[in-house]
Amino acid sequence: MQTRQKILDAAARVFAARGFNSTSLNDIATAASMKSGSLYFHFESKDVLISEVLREGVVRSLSIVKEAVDALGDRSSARARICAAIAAHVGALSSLASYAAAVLRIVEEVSPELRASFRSNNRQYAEYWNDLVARAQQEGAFVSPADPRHIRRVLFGAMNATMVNQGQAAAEDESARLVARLFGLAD
Amino acid sequence: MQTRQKILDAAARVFAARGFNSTSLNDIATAASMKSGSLYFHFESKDVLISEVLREGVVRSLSIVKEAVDALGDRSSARARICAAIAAHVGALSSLASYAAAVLRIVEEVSPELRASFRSNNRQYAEYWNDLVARAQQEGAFVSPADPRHIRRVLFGAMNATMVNQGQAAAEDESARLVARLFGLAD
Amino acid sequence: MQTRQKILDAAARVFAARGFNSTSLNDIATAASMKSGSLYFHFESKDVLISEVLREGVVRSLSIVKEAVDALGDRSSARARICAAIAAHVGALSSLASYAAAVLRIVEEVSPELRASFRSNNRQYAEYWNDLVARAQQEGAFVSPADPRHIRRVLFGAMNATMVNQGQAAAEDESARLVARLFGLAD
Amino acid sequence: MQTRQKILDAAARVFAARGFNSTSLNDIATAASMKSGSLYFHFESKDVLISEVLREGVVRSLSIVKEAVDALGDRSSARARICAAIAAHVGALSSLASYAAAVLRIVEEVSPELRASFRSNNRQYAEYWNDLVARAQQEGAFVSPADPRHIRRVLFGAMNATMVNQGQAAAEDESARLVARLFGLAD
DNA sequence: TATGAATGAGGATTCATTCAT
DNA sequence: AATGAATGAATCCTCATTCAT
Repeated sequence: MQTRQKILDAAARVFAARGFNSTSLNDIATAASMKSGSLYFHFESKDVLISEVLREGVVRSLSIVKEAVDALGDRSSARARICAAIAAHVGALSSLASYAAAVLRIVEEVSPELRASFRSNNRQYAEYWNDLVARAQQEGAFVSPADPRHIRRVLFGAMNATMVNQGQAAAEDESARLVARLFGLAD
Repeated sequence: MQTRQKILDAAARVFAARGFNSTSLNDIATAASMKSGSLYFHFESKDVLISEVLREGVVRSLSIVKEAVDALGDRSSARARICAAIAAHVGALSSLASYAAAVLRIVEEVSPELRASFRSNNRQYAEYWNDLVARAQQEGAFVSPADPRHIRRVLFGAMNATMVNQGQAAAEDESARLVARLFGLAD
Repeated sequence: MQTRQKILDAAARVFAARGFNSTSLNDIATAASMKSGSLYFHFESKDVLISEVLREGVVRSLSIVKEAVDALGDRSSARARICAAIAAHVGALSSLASYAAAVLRIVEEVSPELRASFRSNNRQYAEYWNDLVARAQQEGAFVSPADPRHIRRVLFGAMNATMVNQGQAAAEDESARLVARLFGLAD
Repeated sequence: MQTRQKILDAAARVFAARGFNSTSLNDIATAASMKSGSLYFHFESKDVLISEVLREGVVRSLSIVKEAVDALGDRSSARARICAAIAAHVGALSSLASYAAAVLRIVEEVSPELRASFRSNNRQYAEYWNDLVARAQQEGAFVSPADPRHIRRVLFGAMNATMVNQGQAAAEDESARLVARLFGLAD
């Protein structure tokens, strides 16, 4: 249904802008031009709605990043690929209206159950990045021989930090390049 | 006086473990072996209590990091100093009972007013790090010539990411070394 | 819409019977056959609810008194008019279920803000009475040449005193006549 | 004990200034330079304290009015006596710090039990006034042949109304004269 | 006598959720 | 499909009261 999508979009927008705790079902309903009771026709509970937003965020991020990486073609270096991925991920965060921004904003605020469900959704995305990291290591692009999952976690922390305080933050491209360079990945 | 401290400690513990939204005044009071109404004898409102936890977290982190850096002596390199700082910051995060962990866990969840108050408290800590970064840049330890504040932000993101999911995370020392190495700072 | 009115009626009833401080939102809700949380669907806060009760009380009193005065026709004397007004005002107070009784009972107990809002609503009613008094003075019905507003204040005190302790008080008509006679206005 | 008196004075002061509902035991204790727990050494409950304030208010009013009346001597007319009583009663109300003002301010706000206890204390004062009124009637000073108690009630309403909104109200002497004149008692 | 400290019983308010229409 | 309306549980907060010291 497109109403379902309208609600999810509204929720992502409101979450990205105001965070999780300051957002009630009423706020989401209003942003979707509905009344809060009506949401229950489309989602069986608030948690299910949130969980869908989180899932959609992960799916979209994966798709954006994959597309950017694939655009480089088969012959591209692992270093180039991970740089493209960083640019794509940081870019996805930079739009306040995006699902990626919503996910980042709320994932630390939701209930443990939802966070667990998110992590399971996120596994595919995480593994895609693990793979990018591992190949870059094999290519010698990373000095550190550490577990790719640990590197990926730190890299995510670094990338996601570019979203906080966007007012004072550097522009999107610049942020991505900064991260890449700090990790010794710059061209 | 010591009851006040007992409450703050209990709050930091609960916040670090469960986050902000899932924690009620009742939870904090229970963790401090009191009833929720009693908290008001020591703090005039929930916001004031939270704000004290945030302040204490910043103050303690600054003190821990400064001490670690100062222990290196005057002749130490900027690179060595920032590595020590990273180790100290990551170490401070690693204890679930620590104020630093509590701050990290709740700062994105609290009201805008509290976040603003926190940021003003945090300024001193941020500037201390800005300085560490700037000196490391001057020394050539950082390849990137970017604004130290941007670098510091990304570095914080990377360091703080080591705290998430501690269950699966690497040990404290390892995490710190990983971050340092990824940023090209390893010995 | 009619639920809103049902709540206001219930509130007026409870306030007239028990006063302001002894009345909780729960009491009002119960008197309206609801739960206290439901009131918030119709009024955004307790203060708004109270303020509506106060406004309604003034509006109704003015309408009752005006009607009684107008019923005398254009040729009536100022003395006759003010006597009719006294009878109407005292009559409005005499019903325990009336808004006028509720207003009188709670107006001195509410917060300064609400009292201020009430006084602004009340201005029209007060001025109507000021006018009645001034015309009666011109006609020589009042011996005192004092400021009509001061006379009106004292007259209100006298009239409103008939409401207290209704159990022992004289009947409504008698009370009104007593006031009129004491002020030298009787026929 | 003089501490007991200090507390009662503080309570009367605070009640006269802020009313009953906005005043907590803490406020009273602070005004008496104590902590709220200490009040319980002198009064067994808040209700007892309030009840003492009410009683003291009545006792003082009676004494003030009696003194003013007695000062007129045995040969004075009933009309002169009631006028002196009105002046004394209105005068007692005019001081914001007085017990009389406190009584008037809070008596309508307290619990039914306290109000009942007050009324029993007030009986003597009321009967003193009933007598003043009855004698004035016998002397022909009042046109109305109504029950003196009803007249007294209305007269109290009129006198007490002079205290409300003191800011805009006329001066003390003027207020008393206004009431006397309105009731046809003026010299 | 007085105080610091704690308590528990309420009270206003918010909000996810339900349901008849 | 959507809404108005209602609910109840939870939350922050206030305050009279108690009591060990």
